[in-house]
Amino acid sequence: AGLSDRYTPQEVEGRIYQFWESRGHFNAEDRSTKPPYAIILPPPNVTGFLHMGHALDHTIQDTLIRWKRMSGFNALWLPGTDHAGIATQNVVEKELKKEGKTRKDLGREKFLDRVWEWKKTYGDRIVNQMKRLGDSCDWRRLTFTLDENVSQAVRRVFVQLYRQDLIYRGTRLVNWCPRCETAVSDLEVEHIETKGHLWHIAYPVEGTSEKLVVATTRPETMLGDTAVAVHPDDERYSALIGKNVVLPLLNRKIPIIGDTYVDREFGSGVVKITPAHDFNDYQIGDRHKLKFINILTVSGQLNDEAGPYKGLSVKDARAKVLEDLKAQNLLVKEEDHRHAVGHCERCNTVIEPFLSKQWFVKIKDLANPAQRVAESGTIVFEPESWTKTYLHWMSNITDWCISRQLWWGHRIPAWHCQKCQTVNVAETKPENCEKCKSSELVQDDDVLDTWFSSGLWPFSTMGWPQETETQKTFYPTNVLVTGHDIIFFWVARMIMLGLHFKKDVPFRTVYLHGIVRDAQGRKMSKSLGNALDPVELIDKHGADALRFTILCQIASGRDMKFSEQRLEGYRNFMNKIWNATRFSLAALEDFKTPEQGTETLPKKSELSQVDRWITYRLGQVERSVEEFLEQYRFSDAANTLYDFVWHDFCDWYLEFVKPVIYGQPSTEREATQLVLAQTLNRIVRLLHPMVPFITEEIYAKLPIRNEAAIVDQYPTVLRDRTWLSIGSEEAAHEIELVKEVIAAIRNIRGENGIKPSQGIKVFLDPSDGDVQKLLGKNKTSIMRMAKVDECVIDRVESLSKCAVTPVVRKDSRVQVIVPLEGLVDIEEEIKRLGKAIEKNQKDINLMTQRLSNENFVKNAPEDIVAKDKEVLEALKQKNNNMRENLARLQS
RNA sequence: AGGCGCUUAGCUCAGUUGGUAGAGCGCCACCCUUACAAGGUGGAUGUCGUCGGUUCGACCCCGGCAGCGCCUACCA
Repeated sequence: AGLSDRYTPQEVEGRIYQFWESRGHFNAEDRSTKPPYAIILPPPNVTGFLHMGHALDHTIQDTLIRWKRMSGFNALWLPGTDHAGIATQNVVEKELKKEGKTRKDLGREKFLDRVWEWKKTYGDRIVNQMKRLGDSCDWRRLTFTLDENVSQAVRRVFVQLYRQDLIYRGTRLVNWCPRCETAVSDLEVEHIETKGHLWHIAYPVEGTSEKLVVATTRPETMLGDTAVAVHPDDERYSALIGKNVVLPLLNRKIPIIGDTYVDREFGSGVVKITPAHDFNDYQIGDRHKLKFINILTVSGQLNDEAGPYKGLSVKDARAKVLEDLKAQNLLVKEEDHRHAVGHCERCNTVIEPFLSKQWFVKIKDLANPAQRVAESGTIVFEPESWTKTYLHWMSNITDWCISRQLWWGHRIPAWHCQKCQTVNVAETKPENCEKCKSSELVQDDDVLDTWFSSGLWPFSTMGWPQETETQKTFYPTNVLVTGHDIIFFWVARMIMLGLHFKKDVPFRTVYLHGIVRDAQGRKMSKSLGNALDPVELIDKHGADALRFTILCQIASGRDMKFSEQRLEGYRNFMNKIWNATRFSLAALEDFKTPEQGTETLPKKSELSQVDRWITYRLGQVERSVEEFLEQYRFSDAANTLYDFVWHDFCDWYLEFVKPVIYGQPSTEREATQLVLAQTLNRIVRLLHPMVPFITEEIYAKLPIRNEAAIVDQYPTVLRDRTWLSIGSEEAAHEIELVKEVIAAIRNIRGENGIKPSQGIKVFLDPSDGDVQKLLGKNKTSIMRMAKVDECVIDRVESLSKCAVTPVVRKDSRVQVIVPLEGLVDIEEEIKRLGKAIEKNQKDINLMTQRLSNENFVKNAPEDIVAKDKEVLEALKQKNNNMRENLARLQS
């Protein structure tokens, strides 16, 4: 029908996507008689670009959504994009830096204009890239995390949590990025194993000549020391508790305290305590009511408290401190030391524990219910092993620092009274201070952690805090698909906040996938230069090939290695589908579209065994695919279809059918045409959720079809039972026998080096009349597919100088006999037979050994023993045949 | 330090109630056969990480060890 012999996705994909979109096929309805199915898209960063991680994430979701849509669900895939606070701010700051400016040069307002400008420029890009992948989102509902309705939800949540005493403000030690000049959460700190040093410093004990030696990896922090600690039971030092040491360099008197936190075995057993710059020391400082001396500025320089070191960077201060200590002979020892140093996840700057006033979510009360839903199975993790990780984190969770000293994000809805310092928390700016009624109110400068708004995503995108039909219909959603790297950042917080504000889980299943790595297993990164661009791959090979490659390679939750070579393999599969269609359409040129469409059955009497075989196989495939998809076993589903289409449908069915198609018109031919058309129709539908573009393109050309593949029904054994009823297991066995006969002839040809151009004569010696009839019916196919010139189906007496391969299947047996006289060197055939006998003998030995084991016969289940006996008999018979023939060849 | 995962063909991985080890890609040989050379046919390839246990029987179940990876973590 004028199709090109190569599938060219470039000509197809844009058009098809527009077709779907313009027909509204992606849209889900708030009110529908269909059962709901919903997935919330993890919103990509609006300034980012589509990467392989998205390709993986989205392919899974789109496959699920399309599958459910075709299965009769009111399927909603709700898309959105994320403002990604710190990440985006950093990108724009980098941009400014090129102009030699900082965000401070512009000021808050101007800087935010710049970010919005950036968002406008790059915002649509990610959406367009998603469309290139084929994402069938309901774009009418596209939401940005800074949209007004989301902001409203954010403010409502903040205020309510505050009123419920679940949000508080306090001065705490937090992780501070001196470059971003903001607090970050524990999760945003990346611990990198670093080669450092452990310096041993002597602190003179006041009024004695004694010195206590402390060890530290960060000597500059000594400027903020407010105590040294020893273990209270440590005989070496316990007497000193209560006395003071003189802090070198600053000559400050600080107490010696006892605390069981100290490990007597480590170093000298004495620890310097810097409550304002170390998380452990902070706790000790708290316990012992020590002074908290902050020695750093927000940008990580030393401040007034550092005396002579004021103004130095941490790095410079460290060097200077060490130099000065050395000069005073107080640096006792310096040793190499490997330890994990916290780095800012966004800009890789070393994180400093820093004392500052921040907003926190009191997390325990939120975490408990979130823990219970995972324990009870209300939320199921897939793979299941993540449940444990999640629960472990939940039970060790600490309060969440939600304020960021950034400009890009949701401004904290708190107003500080300039007169009485009261903090007024409200959804909108209050007129007057709630305490002193002053109107001098200034909004808090900070913005919220990006993940705060992300945590509300499942319901904020559905119109919350308003009551909406969307929520009634689609909340809780069915499945969340995301990478396991954000299980704590995002998944956990959605569960906590969803339970708290919606009184129900946000989703029932969490499907966690790994990350996409390069062919060598390295993480893809811009700096390594090994990052593949999915859009480029789509340009080159098509979205379907990319999607199918991903689906085939998903190994339950594990990282995946991706290579373009592999992709080309699956692109070839797309081409295979295309060409099978091309052939089929040509074969169906004179086919009359039946009125009952997919329900039209052929007359049983006109059906060939091949037709009943392929339909039987189709039924098996439909069953497997459904099971696999239900279990999120995407690679099994994809591979099942790959095998069926390529190996059953293309390699065998289409070849079997050719003689019929090319033959004279007949009712049998019509029946075969119907089966061909019906099978192709189902293949297209089965594949559609995975490879939507090519299947939609093909669908439009099918003689049997409905409106569009995307909204047609997904075939399952239940829904498709009428059609599948013509399949037959009996026929399947017969065809398998014929296939084996053909394979046997091909093997003889191949192994003996008989060229394809060389015609041969074949005798098929059947064990009984049924087999003879069966072979007769398939004679044309056998001759075609094995390249046989002459085929005799009959008893054969003389077997001299012949290659003989016995084919045994159930009760049916066929001797495949190829006379070799004058064709080949008999030696070759002797070699081939020898090889076959050897293999067969090995199997016989194994089986004999097992069956002669009394214990096996006694203990193994009867059916296993019986089956093995059968197998052994068949093997032996085959062996005899082959040996006889070998003897004849050698005589 | 704790937790989790992995180790099967050259590479990537299947192998779900324990019953003669599989696929794709790659490789070798032969073929431009009228859907497809992005194709067809045939072929080669494994002490299933290691040691032990359970069992008639172990890639599969149990334990030890080794190697790799990931996550969590306050040892100065």
